[in-house]
Amino acid sequence: MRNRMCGPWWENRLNDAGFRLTNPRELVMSILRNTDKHLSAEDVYVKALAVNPSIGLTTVYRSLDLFTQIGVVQRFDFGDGKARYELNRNPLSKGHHHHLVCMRCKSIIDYNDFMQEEVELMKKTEKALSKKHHFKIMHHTIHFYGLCNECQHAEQKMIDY
Amino acid sequence: MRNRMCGPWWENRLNDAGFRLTNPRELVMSILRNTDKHLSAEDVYVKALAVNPSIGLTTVYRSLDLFTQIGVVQRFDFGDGKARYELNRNPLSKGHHHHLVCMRCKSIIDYNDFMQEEVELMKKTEKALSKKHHFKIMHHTIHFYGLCNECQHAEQKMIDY
DNA sequence: TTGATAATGAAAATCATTTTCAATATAATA
DNA sequence: TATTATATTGAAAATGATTTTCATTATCAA
Ligand SMILES: [Mn+2]
Ligand SMILES: [Mn+2]
Ligand SMILES: [Zn+2]
Ligand SMILES: [Zn+2]
Repeated sequence: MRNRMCGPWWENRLNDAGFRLTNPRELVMSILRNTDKHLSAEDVYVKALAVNPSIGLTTVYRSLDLFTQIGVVQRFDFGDGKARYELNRNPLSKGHHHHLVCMRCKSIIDYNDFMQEEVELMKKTEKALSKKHHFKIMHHTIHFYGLCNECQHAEQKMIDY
Repeated sequence: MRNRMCGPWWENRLNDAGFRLTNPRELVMSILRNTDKHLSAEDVYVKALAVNPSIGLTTVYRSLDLFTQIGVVQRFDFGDGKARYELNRNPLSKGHHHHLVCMRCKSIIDYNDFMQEEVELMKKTEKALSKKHHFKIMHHTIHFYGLCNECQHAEQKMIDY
C-alpha cells in the first residue's frame, strides 16, 4: 500500500529516496512550512519540543540533513556560525525568492523582484549547464552581499583583530 | 605617506577599512590569488607554512575573516563541514564565475557561461534592490545545486540515518 | 506474528572555529 | 630619532555546533 503517489511532493521524494515518513520528520517539515524565518537546527528543535516533548535534537539535525540531501530543504551559511534551513520552493511557485545578506550584522532580506526574468535566465542556464557538465540540476540560490541600511551608517571599523 | 592609492585594489580596501597590510595577510592573499581551488582555512594554512613556517593557523583564520568582511574574499559553505574561501573577482572581470554544487559528493564546478546576460540582469536587480531596501550591494553569488555526472549513476541511497 | 531493517534519543565525542593573553610589530608624533 | 599608543600575531585553551555511538523502539515485508 506504499507509494500511493499522494500527499505533498516532499513525501514522495522521501519515499522515492527510500526513507520513511515518521512523526519527527513530519514535525520538522511542518515547522519549516509554517515559518518565513531562516531557522537554525536549535530553533527548529525548540519549536518541535512544544509539540513533541520527547523529540531529540539529534533527530532534528538528522531530519534537516536528510531533507537537504533529497533537495526539499535548503541549508544556508549566512556567516553567524550556525547553519540555517529553509523550505525549498519551486522556482515557478509563489514562495520562491532570493536573498540580500548583510555582511556586517548578518541580517537577511528575502526578495522576489524580477523573478520572471530571473526564471527565464535560470532555465536557459540550467539547460545549457546540464548538457555541458552532465549535471542534474535540482535547485539554485542567488545571494547579494552587502551592507543593510543600518550597517551602512554604523561605525566604520566593524571588527577587532 | 599612507593611502598612496597604489597597489592592488584589496590593499586599498584594507587601508580604507583601517587595517594594516602585514606579511601574513599578504601571504594569505597571494595564496588565494594563485589557486583556482576552493581552499579551506586549513588548506591555506598548509600552503602558507611552506613560505612562512612561523605563521599561525589563528592568523590565517583571522585574515580570511577580515578579507571576507571587507568583501575581497568570498566564504562558502558547500556542506562538507568546513568553510571554503575564494578570491572575490569583479563581476565584469574575466575570473568572475558561478557554481554547480553536487548535493551528494560536494564537488564544485566553476562555470562562466551566459555571463553577459547574467551580469545584465544582476546589474538591473542590484540597482532596484539597492533603492528598495537601502542596501549597499558589494557582490553576489549564484549556485546551482544538483547531482554531478558520477553521483547521478551512483547508488540511490546515499545516506544512512 | 516474526524477523529484518530503519529510525530515534541520550550521552559522549569530534573538530572547525573562536577566544584569551602575553609578546611583537607598526604607526603616529614629540 | 626616540617614545608612546595601537594593531597584529601565535600558542594554548575554550567553545559550541554538529556528528557519532549505541542501546532501544518503531516500522516494514513476509
Ligand atoms: Mn529566504
Ligand atoms: Mn569558484
Ligand atoms: Zn547589517
Ligand atoms: Zn557528486
